[in-house]
This record gives sequence, structure tokens and C-alpha cells, in this order.
Amino acid sequence: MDAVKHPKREKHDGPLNERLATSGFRFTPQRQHVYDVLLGDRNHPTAEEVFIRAKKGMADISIATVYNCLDALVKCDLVKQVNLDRDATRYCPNMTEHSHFYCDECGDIHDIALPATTQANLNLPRGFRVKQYEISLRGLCRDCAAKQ
Amino acid sequence: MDAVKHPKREKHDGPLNERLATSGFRFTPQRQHVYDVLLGDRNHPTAEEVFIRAKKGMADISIATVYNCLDALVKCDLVKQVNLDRDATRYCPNMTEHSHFYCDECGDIHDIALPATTQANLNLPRGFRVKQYEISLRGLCRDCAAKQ
DNA sequence: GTTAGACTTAGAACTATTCTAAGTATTGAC
DNA sequence: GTCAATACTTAGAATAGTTCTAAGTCTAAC
Repeated sequence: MDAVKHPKREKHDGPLNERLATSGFRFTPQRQHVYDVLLGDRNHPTAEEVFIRAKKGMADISIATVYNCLDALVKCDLVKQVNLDRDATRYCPNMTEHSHFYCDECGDIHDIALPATTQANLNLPRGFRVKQYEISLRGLCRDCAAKQ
Repeated sequence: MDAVKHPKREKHDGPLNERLATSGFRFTPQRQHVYDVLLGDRNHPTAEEVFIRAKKGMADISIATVYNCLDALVKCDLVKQVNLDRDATRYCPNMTEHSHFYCDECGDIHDIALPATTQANLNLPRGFRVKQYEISLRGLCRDCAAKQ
């Protein structure tokens, strides 16, 4: 392998650094950059799309590192994975409780706020202990519905 | 390729035949068999698992045919696909409206009836038109919760 | 300054699924 | 009935998204 120099890590005391540290990860410029990419264009990109955008500001970053960074961000609760069927996993930096609406027409994904009552309304059978739940919706988004 | 004889299709006027016909599919012994496998063991098998079970009663069936049959069954609304993250797609012959509970401990998937009020409670932003929605839950099933 | 271990990288490997091409069965027209 | 058109099945190749591997690089702790 070529001896590619990695960018120097600068001292960084932002929220990312803290979050990484408390989960046992190190701060790296790649992780910062990938997180910045997600925060910049909040349209639920795939790893591939993150990779393409990340290369603009960091030409030598590899797809393996993008996966590694995304994984670290997910593990320290800064990013959520979003799956629709078996399509490529998408990444979402919105950590408020919300569901996803997939538009069948334009393919966009919209964050939808969840009403506070949702969990209570699920009325599970006795004995089941829910740790996490997810609601996903499909149909036509506002713009596409208006065009029809 | 070897000249493998396919089993003869017998006249069949059951519900499967009708459903297939109205969606433009032909009745075949393989489709009947795959559907029977799903109805027999209702524990949300993957295509691979359906394949393994299907071979017991039809030794020459191929995985490609299992995928083809499952696809046909999904398209004529006899079977639902169930996805958890990016794991292999699972197949569910329960066509009543329900959600899925994934047990983190034992890995089993349980069908959970949905309260009638669910959709109304989602309170979408104006203009969005929902065609389909899905609720999935994770945690501990009754048995695993009791053991802890 | 050393050293252990975390991180990055390119490319190989993996897995679930779809595609391809050849053979087989069924349907509909005659 | 025979024949052609077409749907279906099959094995194996191909694909896509992701994870693994091995080598090199960097950082933190001593």
C-alpha cells in the first residue's frame, strides 16, 4: 500500500469529540468530516452518497472509512440508520423522535414528527418489553400529491 | 443443463389458483408448495429457510424458483415481505393488518395486532398522502422478558 | 522516545438477491 | 389433435451493499 499520510488531528473539544470519547472512540478528522457532511445536506444519504460528498473536502477518504465513521457515529448516538426494504442503508443526523415518510414518486424521505401518544397507543400483549419502535410511511409527499 | 422433468400441474381451483390468475400468474406446483410451506410454519422464514423446507417435499426445487414463487405470492397479496434492518427479507402469510415485534434475545418475530386508531394518531403534515405504513418494534418478547 | 492499540486504506471476500440462457410446460389458435 | 407463443423452472453467473483483511499510520500513555 502507498504511504498515504493521514491529516493531522487537531485538538478538538466540540460535542463530537465528547460523544466519541464517552463511547470509547477517538476523535479523527475523518469522523468530523463525515459528520459535517451529514449535518450539511440533511436528505438521508446512503454511505455511497456520503462518500461522494466527503471526497470533495477530503480527497483521500476511502469508502471503508466512511462506513467506519458512520458506524462510530451511530454507536455514539449522533446518527440514526434508516432502512427501507433492503435498499442501501441511509443515515440521518436528526436524533429527535420521528418517523420517515418515503415518497413513491420522487423518492425523497421526509422526517415526520411523532405524536407523544404513539407508544401508549400500540397496546402490546402483556409481558412484551419494548426497547425501540419505528414507524415508516409510504405514499406521496406534499409536492408530488399536489402535482396529481 | 440436465433435462429435469417438472412435476405435472394438476387442475387446481383453490384460492391460490384464483389469486394467481387474477394477477396474471399461472398456477404451478412450485407456487402451491412454497405457499404451503409458509402456511405450515408461520415463523417468518427467510427465502433460504423456505428453500430448505421446500426441498423436503420437492427435492428438485431451486432457490431461484423459491424467489420467483415468493415474488408471485407477494404480488398477488397472499404474502407480505418483512424487513428488519438489512437482514434477509422474511415472508409472512398473515395478511391482517399487524406490526412485527423482534425479540433481541431469541430472535423470534411476533405478529402484533394494531389498534384501529393507529393511522389517525399519526397526524401527518397537511398534503401528504399515505398509501402504506408499517410499525416495527424491538425488545424482549414475553418469554425472554420473564426469564430476566 | 517507545510501544500498544486505534484508525485509515485498498482491495478481497461475503451475502442476499437478481439476471441469464437453456430447457420444459402450458395455453390458445388453428 | 398440432403448433407456436409464452410463462415457468433451473443452475450458475452477476450484482450491490457491506464487511473483512492486512499493511501502514497515528495517538495516547507510559
